[in-house]
Amino acid sequence: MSKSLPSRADNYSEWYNELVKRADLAENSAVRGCMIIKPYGYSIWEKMQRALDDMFKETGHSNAYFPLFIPKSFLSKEASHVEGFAKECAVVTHYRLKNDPNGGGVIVDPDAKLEEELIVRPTSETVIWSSYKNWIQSYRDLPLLINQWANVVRWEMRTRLFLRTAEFLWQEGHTAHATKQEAIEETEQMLEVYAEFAETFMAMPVLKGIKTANERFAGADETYCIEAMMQDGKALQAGTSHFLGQNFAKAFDVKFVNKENQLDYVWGTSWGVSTRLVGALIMAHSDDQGLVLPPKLAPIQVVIVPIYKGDEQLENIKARINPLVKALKKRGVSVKFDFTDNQSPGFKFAEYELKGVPIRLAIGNRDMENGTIELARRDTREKTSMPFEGIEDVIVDTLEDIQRNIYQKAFDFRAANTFEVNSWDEFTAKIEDGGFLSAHWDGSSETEEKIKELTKATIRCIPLDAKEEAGKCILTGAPSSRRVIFARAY
RNA sequence: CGGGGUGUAGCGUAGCCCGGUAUCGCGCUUGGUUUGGGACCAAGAGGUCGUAGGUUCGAAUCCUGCCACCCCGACCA
Repeated sequence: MSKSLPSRADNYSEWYNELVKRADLAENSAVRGCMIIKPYGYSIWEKMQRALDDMFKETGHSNAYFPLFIPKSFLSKEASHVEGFAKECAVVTHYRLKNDPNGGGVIVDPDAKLEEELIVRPTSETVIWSSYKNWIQSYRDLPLLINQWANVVRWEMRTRLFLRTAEFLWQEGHTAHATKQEAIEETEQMLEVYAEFAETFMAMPVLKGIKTANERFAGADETYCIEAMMQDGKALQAGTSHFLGQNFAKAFDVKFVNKENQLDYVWGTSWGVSTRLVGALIMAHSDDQGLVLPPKLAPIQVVIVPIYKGDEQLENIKARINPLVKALKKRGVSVKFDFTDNQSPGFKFAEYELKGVPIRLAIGNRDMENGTIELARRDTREKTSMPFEGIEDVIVDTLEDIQRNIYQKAFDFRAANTFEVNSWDEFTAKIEDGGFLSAHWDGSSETEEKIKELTKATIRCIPLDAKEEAGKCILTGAPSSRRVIFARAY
């Protein structure tokens, strides 16, 4: 194994794949397309979960759990929903194995065929709405605000660790409301929650917008999304929030009596983010030395590496460092004091850089004599010798500064790679370099398809803050009233 | 599903054309010396050469089937 990563400039996707493996985040499993999330990778996901879960609770949602299996008949109740997912479903057909009479292990017992096949959930709208039918009778039962943390399976042709896997972990919120207005507000609120999470915790600026009809969730009336820009200029959909209208209520016959004693279908939303966010996090900030993690999501925020000769020096260093570790933990900073002697300090430096630990402190005999400590920050890779006295405050401030700095860096990168284009020539030339292209579009699915076919660029979203502006579609020249964002996407 | 490629120790590989029981590096174990940017020395352990069959005195090597994976395309909320 060579010591350094492939560089982003040489081969971005190889850099990504290698980084995921080397940083010990995840690996491929024996099952095609399914990944094993290793402890370090999982701890990042856990940090994400905790922050998101708090935000969901804060906005009034409760967690629940629905089954992994969906009766086949459920899936077909909402026509466009089944159409959207049918091609990528894993199906359970039998419930028993038996010994192979010809030897050679076990075989599926043909006598154990299920009456009705079960689909491994690709998303849970259908099971959940079939329960909501029983849960909702009156406007007093509404709104119903449920979230679940679960795994889902979508049999993708081509997979990549975290970004697109056949099985992935996610949360899916499913809410029911008495009015259309309230459901739309919920959809928008959750988009806002996602955007805030992405920007404050992941330090990743996102574009909020609405999907075109082509890109809309199967079964939704409107799909809202947050789109982020990766360092290669490609777009990544980081989260979606769907206004389901009354589609699932009608498909599953979920009615309620309103205040005026009239029977009506409820209005629904669903919204989700997945382990894909871990992939987004990696691609948004990391560099050729390895991961760069935002302090708010880093499993280890500070690592302390002692440099010593002999037990006596180590004991002296421990005596100085242990109180610092204690004090930092008390302030909510996660610290690792790595005094193992299996590896040289140089090895540890490289290792913790690869793993994206935001701050590294090094302390050796020289520092012990001078009353100093060396602080290295991962984002800028700057090393500074500092007085040991007062280092605790410096660390806390620096963590905040790193969080700010990597957000700003990502923000500036996106700004530098977002362009307004006004002609087809300009569009086709510019799209080759990646980035977001803000351009006019005539609003038709045919044009959108055509552009995708010609350039591989898709409409990522119609930004929520898009200004009214008269213009001409870059492909057809037909009139348009606002710009949309095009990009090549993951 | 089309086109191309690859399967050899935990990982990365040499050997294959031209058949003689497998090379090197990393990692691992033990001991010692080291430690301010991926330490060094010594001694070790570790292999159904993807799989099934065929050719042969003899197969990692040649032939055939199968399987898996990777890349390109198709596909992808």
